[in-house]
Amino acid sequence: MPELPEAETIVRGLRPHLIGRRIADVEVVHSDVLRIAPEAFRPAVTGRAFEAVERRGKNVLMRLSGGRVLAVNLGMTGRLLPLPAGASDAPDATHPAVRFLLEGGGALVFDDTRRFGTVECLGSAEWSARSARMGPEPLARGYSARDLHDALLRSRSPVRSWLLDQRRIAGVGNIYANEALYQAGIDPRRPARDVREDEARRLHRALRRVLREAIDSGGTTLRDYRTADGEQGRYARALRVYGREGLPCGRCGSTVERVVLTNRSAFLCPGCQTP
DNA sequence: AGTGTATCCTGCAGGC
DNA sequence: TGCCTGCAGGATACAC
Repeated sequence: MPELPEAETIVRGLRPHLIGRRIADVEVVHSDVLRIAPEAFRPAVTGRAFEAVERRGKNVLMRLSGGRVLAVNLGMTGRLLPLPAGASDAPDATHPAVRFLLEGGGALVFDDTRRFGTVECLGSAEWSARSARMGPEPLARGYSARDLHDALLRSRSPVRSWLLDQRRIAGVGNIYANEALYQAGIDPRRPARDVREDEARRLHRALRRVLREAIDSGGTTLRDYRTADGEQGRYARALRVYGREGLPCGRCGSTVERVVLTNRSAFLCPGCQTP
């Protein structure tokens, strides 16, 4: 579910609710989202305050006092919902997995229908090591078309699959990979190393534009995703190929196709995306 | 270095 | 209405 724009939207929405607040206790409803036993997790976070809320790729990072990092991967259906003081549960919490109760009232609820998401408390060195294994941030100032092209040349995998690999580029998921390739006019099945320099420039521009516009729209809600304030993302209506199999391409009128690459759907316009 | 497959888990849409 | 299949914004581990 949540890709970079959704994680970014959640981070921005969470910040005002969390900065400076202290975790009083933790309620673990489904321990399978933690990677360690609840008995080990609880003391690692209780008593600590939220000092910063950040994003890396699709991950939401909450830096806690004492140097530890609360790292949340939202998986397909994960949500982070702030719960005001006095409320019994967040209105959108249909499948609460972990509740962080805050001193002075209120809570942060990790809600996850499918529980593919994870909630981990890591030391800063442990987090840094993990972050180092992830690819560059596509929206970083210094991330250039040249960087993208050089990295693409090192792989023969289909460019759509390449974009989903978090070790190669961070934060891109199936929706935005397909949308960016459509906007760049590149067939998702093309081997990454066959993408020419001019195409890499178009892909770089399309990727950054799609991600920025999706952030500006508060992300894409297909089903489960909600912002920290419980709102739906508005980017779904801007999608040009994702989920539009059988519908006409808005640019050339060809019928949008769905193909399967490494077990995941890819969507393309056969008229606009050259093989 | 690739791909295909399976796994974690729940819900929903569509066909019959 | 029920039952079945296939599909879903992710990530990982395995055999080939």
